[in-house]
Amino acid sequence: MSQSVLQILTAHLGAAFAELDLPKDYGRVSVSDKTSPFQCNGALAAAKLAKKAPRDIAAQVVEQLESNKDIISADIAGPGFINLVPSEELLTKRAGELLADERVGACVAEITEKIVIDFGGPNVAKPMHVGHLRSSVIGDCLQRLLRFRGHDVISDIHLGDWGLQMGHLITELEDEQPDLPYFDGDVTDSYPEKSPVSIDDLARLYPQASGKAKDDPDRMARSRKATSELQAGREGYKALLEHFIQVSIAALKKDFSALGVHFDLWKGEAAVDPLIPDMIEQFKKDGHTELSDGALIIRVAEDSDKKDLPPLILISGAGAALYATTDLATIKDRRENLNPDTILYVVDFGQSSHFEQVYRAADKTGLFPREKLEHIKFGTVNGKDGKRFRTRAGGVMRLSDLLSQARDAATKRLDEAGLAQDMGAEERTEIARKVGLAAIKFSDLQNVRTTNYIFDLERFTAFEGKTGPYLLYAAVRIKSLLRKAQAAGVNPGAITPTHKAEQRLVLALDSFNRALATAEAKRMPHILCEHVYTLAQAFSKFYADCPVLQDGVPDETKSSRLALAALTLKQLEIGLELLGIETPERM
RNA sequence: GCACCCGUAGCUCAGCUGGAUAGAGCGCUGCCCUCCGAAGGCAGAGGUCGCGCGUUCGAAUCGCGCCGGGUGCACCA
Repeated sequence: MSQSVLQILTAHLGAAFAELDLPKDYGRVSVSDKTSPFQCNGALAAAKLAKKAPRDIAAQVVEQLESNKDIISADIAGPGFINLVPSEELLTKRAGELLADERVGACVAEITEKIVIDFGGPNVAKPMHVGHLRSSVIGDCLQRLLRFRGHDVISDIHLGDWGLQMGHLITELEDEQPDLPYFDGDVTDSYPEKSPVSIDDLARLYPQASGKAKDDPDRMARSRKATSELQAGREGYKALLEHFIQVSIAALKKDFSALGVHFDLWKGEAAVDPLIPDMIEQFKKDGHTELSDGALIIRVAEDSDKKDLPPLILISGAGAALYATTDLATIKDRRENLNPDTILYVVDFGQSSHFEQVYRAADKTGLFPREKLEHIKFGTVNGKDGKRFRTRAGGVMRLSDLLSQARDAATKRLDEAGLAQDMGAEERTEIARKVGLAAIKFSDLQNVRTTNYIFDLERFTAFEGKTGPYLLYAAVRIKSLLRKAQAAGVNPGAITPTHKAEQRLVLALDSFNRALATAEAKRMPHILCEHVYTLAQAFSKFYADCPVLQDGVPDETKSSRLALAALTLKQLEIGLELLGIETPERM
């Protein structure tokens, strides 16, 4: 792919600095929101090295650019800023290149890798709530983005289906239905095919059990015992676990499908349990482990640490494998079966030190290089009080409730606007679904990943301003325009951006690749959100200022503007798809 | 106590490797549909960038110290 306007200008400015025997790095051009679309501040930085006044350097640089056909004006402002305006010819040329490109300017990454991305991470016992939204939506956006950038991506939901929570479920179920064959030690096979529990049962049993165990040591001891028996291979418990997992997966698939989120692998912690004994044997043999207070640990603290990082516990004093153990086994599994270059974990930042322990242990034991394991951390979803989000009842809001509320709000909006009267019920429902989802996903993704944010249902389901529906609205208006153009027999042609709003739109389109590359490098979806929003804004301005099909518009202008609109739609739809947002035909 | 993250307009948030009068959205005050979809566009009011030192020609951005909020600190996941 050829160069963006920004890159071309940077090359010109770099050359100009080089002519003055100054490093060409000073020619770096940046976008400006001031009087001109671009600026270069290199003259100020170069002043010390050149031992000249910044304005003098700027003047000499500008002199170099006088006959440059790509730059229509280069003005010095303030202490030595160089304001740059690209020529119409350059914009025309660039618009033509974008028009001819299937990916509307988006390149493939220079180095492509095989990347495993671990996100979602729901527990089998707990229904999805709003807290799962971030990992799911961010993870999904990243998998789409990384694929689009040319990487070989494998997504894995990494179910929480192992450990103490299973012990809780088993023992709590035993209290409720003690006659089930799973609890009879003498029965070792031919268990019922049908699960003794539904997803609602699981959702009830787990909090019930953990609540009891919290202030009842004996109850906790029973759960621990069941956990270790399960891990030791007790048949009845294993059969129960299998039911729990299958019931949960069926429910989760509904939730994730409603969210539009896909996973390549539906593996969980239980799946890697068989790898643990050999893995630990190897660790022991290589001298990485030691016994401490009855637990088998790996020390991961380093001298350079500012704080004391506790050791990673492989086997608890009670003989159970823990969270970190299965995470290590999962790395081993992935290395042996998938052999990825990098593994990404999209998990909230509360688990930073856990991952630090796991990554160090993986590195120390030779399982996986530390720098290729990345914790893509994100902040918590808080309520208006700044604390972790809770519903008025004190519980967490179910994800399915959030989705239906957004859909209802979208339906209401559709009715109010008096739009879509002529549509069938089916299309209306579908539009409401897409609009509601767009609202939710965009409001989540536009936040900087690493910070907490305040969850406000009203804002999550808002349709005006910087929202998902605003983006869809822009796309839908273009689609409508294209339909009208086709009916009128107007065809798209070469783009000649003469109007200011057209030029702004071309420049917005031209910054797509940069946004994608930055979003990828930082694993930050909000950067893509910013781009798509800026693009939609530039289009809305263009749409208001530049009539396309109206009477009195010259044919060539019609064709040019139509092509520009179509090009915008193409990039908008790619961008939205990368965010995991579907675009309706109308709304 | 120690470590990490955060503190920008009334509210919710952007601000890229330091650069000019700090930007959006919501809310508020005015405009703009005989004209391609007003879920839109335009204009306006609104900010000691938590506080203080320091580095620099230049700091919301970098360093240090406070204050305030969140999170985590060995056998839960």
